[in-house]
Amino acid sequence: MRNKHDRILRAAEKIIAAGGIQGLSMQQVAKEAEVAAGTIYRYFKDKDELVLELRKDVLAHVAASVLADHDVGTLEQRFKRIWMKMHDFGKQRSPTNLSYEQYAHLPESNTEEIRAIEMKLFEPLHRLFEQGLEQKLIQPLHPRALYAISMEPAMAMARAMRRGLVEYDQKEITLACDLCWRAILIPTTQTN
Amino acid sequence: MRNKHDRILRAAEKIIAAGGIQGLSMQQVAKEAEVAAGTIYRYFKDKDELVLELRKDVLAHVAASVLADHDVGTLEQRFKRIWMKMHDFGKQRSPTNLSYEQYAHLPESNTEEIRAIEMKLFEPLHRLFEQGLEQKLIQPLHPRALYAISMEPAMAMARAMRRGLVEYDQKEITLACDLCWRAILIPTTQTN
Amino acid sequence: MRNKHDRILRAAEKIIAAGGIQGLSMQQVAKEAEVAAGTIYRYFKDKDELVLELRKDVLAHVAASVLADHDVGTLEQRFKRIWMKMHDFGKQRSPTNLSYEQYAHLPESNTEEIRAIEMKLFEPLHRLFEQGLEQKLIQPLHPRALYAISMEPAMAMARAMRRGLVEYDQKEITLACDLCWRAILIPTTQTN
Amino acid sequence: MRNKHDRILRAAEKIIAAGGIQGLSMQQVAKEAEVAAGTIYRYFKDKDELVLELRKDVLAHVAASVLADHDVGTLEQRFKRIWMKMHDFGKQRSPTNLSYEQYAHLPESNTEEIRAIEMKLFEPLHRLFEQGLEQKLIQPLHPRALYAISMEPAMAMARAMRRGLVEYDQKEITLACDLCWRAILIPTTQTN
DNA sequence: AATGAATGAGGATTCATTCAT
DNA sequence: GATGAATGAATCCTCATTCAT
Repeated sequence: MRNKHDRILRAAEKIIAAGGIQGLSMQQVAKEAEVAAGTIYRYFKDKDELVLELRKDVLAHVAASVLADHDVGTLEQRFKRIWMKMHDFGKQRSPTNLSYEQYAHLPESNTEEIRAIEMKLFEPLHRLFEQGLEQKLIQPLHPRALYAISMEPAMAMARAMRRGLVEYDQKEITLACDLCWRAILIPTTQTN
Repeated sequence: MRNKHDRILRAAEKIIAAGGIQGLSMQQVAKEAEVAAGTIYRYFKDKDELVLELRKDVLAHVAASVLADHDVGTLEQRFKRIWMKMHDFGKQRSPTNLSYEQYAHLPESNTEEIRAIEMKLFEPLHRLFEQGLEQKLIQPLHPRALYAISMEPAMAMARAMRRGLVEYDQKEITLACDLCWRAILIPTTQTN
Repeated sequence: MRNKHDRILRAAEKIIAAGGIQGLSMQQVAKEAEVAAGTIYRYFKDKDELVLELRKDVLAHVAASVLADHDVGTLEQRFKRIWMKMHDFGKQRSPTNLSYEQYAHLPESNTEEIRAIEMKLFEPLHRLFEQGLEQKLIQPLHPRALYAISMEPAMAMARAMRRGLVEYDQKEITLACDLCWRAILIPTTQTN
Repeated sequence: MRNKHDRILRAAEKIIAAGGIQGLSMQQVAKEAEVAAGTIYRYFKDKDELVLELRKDVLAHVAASVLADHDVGTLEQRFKRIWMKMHDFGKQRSPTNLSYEQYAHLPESNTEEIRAIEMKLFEPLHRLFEQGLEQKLIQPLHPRALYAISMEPAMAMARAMRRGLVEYDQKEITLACDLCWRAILIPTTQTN
C-alpha cells in the first residue's frame, strides 16, 4: 500500500520541517502518520533508511517543481525561469522546503547515493550551463561554479525572506535575477 | 576559570565538526574537554545554552577571521579580500568551519539573539556595501541581497571543494571572485 | 494438512538448532516453513505450545532413533547398542540433536507433561535395567541412577566431540562404553 | 563500588535461575538489584557482557565450592570428596546452581573464553586424573572422558533429585559414588 | 484455510541532568 | 569549585499475536 509508505514519508517531512532532524522520533512519525510504530519498519529498514528515502523523495519534488518547463525558450528565458522557481520554492514554508534545508548541510555521510541522485535530477540545469559554454555565451567555469554564482543567491535571498529578515519587492527580485544572469555571461563589446 | 569554559566550547565544537549536532553528547564533551560531566553545568545552564554559546563563539571567530583588514584599500580591494578569506575559510576542514556549517540551517529557533550578533559582527561588510551604494557604484539593492549575490557563492564554492565535489584552480577562483564583484557593480559606460 | 504442521515444526527445530531458543521468532519460523505468520496459529495455540510440541516431537525422534532394535540380543548387547546409538546421535550436528540439547536444561516449567512422555518413550531402556536387576546382574539402584551412571557419559562424550573439545578414536569409545556397562554390573567372583 | 557490580550480578543470577536466560530483561535486573536501568551499563557494556561475566563468576563459585580441599588424602578420597561436593552442589536450588545449568547447553558461542576459564578452574580435577593415569591406576582415557564417565553421573543424579524425579538415600548415593570411582579404575588381579 | 499487514507492548540502550562527596 | 556515579525518561527497534480479506 503505497498510501502508507507515503503517509510515513510526509509525516517525517513535517516533523523535520518543524523541529529539525534532531527532533525526529519514530514514535512521533508514527503518531503523525497515524500508524503504529512497528508499521514504519515494514516500509523502512530503520530510521536512517527513512531519512535517506525522504531526502531522495524531497530532492525529486524540488527538482520537479524547479525544473518544470526548463527547456522552453532562449537560454536566458530558461535560466531566469529556473531562478525564479527556485526563489519561489525557497520562500515557501512548506514542509518540503523546510525539511530540504535540513539535509543540505549534514555531516558528510551516505552522501554518495544522494549526490548521484542530485546530479541526475539537476542534469537539465547542468546542460543549460553547458549549452551556454558551447555557445561561448557563458564564462568558462565549471558548471558547479556557475551554479554557485548564479543560483545560490536565489536560494539565499529566499531563505532570508522566509525567515522574515528582509522583504524584497518584485522589482528587486527581478533585478537580482538579472544580475545573476549577467554575472556569468561573457560581456559582448557593445552591450552588457 | 575561563580556561575550562573554553575547553568545553572547543570540545563541543570538535565533536559537532566530527559527528554533527546530533552526535553531541554531554559525556563526550566532558571527556574531550577533560572535565567531569557535572562541571559543564557550572559554565552552561544546559545543553541548549552550550550550543547557543558555541554558535555565538564560532560566529565571532568566523567574523574575526574573515573581516581582518577589512578597511584597508579601495572598495574593490576590500570586497575581494573578504571574498577570498571567506572562500579560504569555507574550504577548511577545521572544527570551527565544520561546526559552523551545522548551525546555518537549523530549524528556526532561538534565532533572535543569534541574528543580532550576526548583524553586529558583520557590520563592517554591511558598511562596505552601504559605501558602495552611497557612491552609486553598487546596484541599488538591500545589503542582504548584495551579500546573497556576491558572497554566498564564495561559501558555496568552498563547500563543494571541501566535499571533494570539484577542484578549482586559482585562476577559476579569481575569476569567480571578480564575477561576483562585477555582478553587483553598476556598469559604467566605457567598461566591462 | 499434516504437511504444514510438520513443516512448521521442522522450521522451528532448524532455527533453534542454529540460534538457540532465544533466537526463535515466529516470523522466522513462518519464513523458513514457507507459510504465513498467521498460519502458524492455526496449528499451534501460541509460541509456547509450538515449543512444547516441538520438544515432544524431538523427544520422540530421539527415542525412536536411539531405541531401534533395543530388544535384540543379550542384555549387554542391548545396552551397548543403545549406548552407541546415543553417542552417535549426540555427536551429530543435526537440527534434531542441536535443538534437543537446548531443551534439556530449561528452567523447570511445563515439565510435567514432558516428563510423562519421556518416561513412556524411554520405557524400553527402563525395562532393560529392570531385567538386569531381576537377574541380579545389575547393581541395586533406581533405574534413573543406573541411567545417570551408564548412559549420561555417552551423551557427555558426544557433546564434547561435537563441540570440538576432544577427538576420541573408536577404541576409546568402545572402552568407554564397556566401562559404563561394567560400572553398573555386579561383579562375579571369577571375572570382572 | 564492587558492591553494585555484585548486586547486579546476583540479581541477574536470580532471575536466570527463576526464568531462564530468555526471561532475563535489563529492567528486571535493575529492579531486583535496586539500581536504575542505566546503572547496569556503568558496570557492563551490554547485556551480553553481563551474561558472560555472570557465567564466569558462577563458574568460579562452582569450582571453588566443589574443589575445596581437593588435595587432601588418597586419590580415591580426593575423587570421592569432589564427587560428593558436586552432587551436593547440584542438588541445591540456589540461584548459582540453577543459573549454572542454563549456561552449560547454550548454542555454541563466545565459548572460547569460557572454555579457557573452565579449563583453568577445573585443573585440579584434571590433575587428579593425570596422577591416576601416571600411577596406572586409572583407565587409559582422555581426562575429559574420565570426567564424563565418573563425574557427570554425580550431576545427573543431583539434577533428577532437585527436580523431584527421584529420592536417593545416602546409601544409594554412596554406592553410586563408589561405582563411578571403580568405573574408571584399572582392576587389580585379586579384587575389583 | 491461508494470508500478511498491522499492531503496540516490551526490550536494550543512551544520555541530559542531578547531587552527595 | 569539581567530581563522576547514579538516575530514569526517552529512543529505536523487535516480535507475538490479531484480523480483514
